[in-house]
Amino acid sequence: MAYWLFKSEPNTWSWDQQVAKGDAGEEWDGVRNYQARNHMRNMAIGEEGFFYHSMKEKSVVGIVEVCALCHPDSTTDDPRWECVDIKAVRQVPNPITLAMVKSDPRLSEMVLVKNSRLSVQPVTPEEWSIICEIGGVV
DNA sequence: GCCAACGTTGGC
DNA sequence: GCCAACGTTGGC
Repeated sequence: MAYWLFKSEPNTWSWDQQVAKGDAGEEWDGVRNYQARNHMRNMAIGEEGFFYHSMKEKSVVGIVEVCALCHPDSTTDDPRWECVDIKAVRQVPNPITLAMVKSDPRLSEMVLVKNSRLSVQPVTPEEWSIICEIGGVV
């Protein structure tokens, strides 16, 4: 079971909007980056990911679950771009800020730190449990 | 608002 | 196939 991180600019697509979609979920469309797309191709139904707000907030605010496998991105005719669907699972009680991630030496190897521009990232099981712990996720 | 880092594009 | 130019992202 792999873990992931989905990054979004809240002005474009926010956690609240994701929650409003409920269990039906929503396409994680608009990704135009091969690395990010390849990560989505590797996702399985039921795998979990963090939902990260970039720009002003810079925090992990929620947890999502993959609810549809990789399929063509409906927002483009370009066959290169595909995406999964994700649904909100739960809010993180105490959002984990980027500053908190950077200040924890155990998280210094996170893709979020190393390659902040990648919009869909893998998260290791160790990183997952550390962030859940800091965030108050039981 | 600025700028560094990165990915993509296109000319050669 | 290389590399310079450009556009975009996102932290500060």
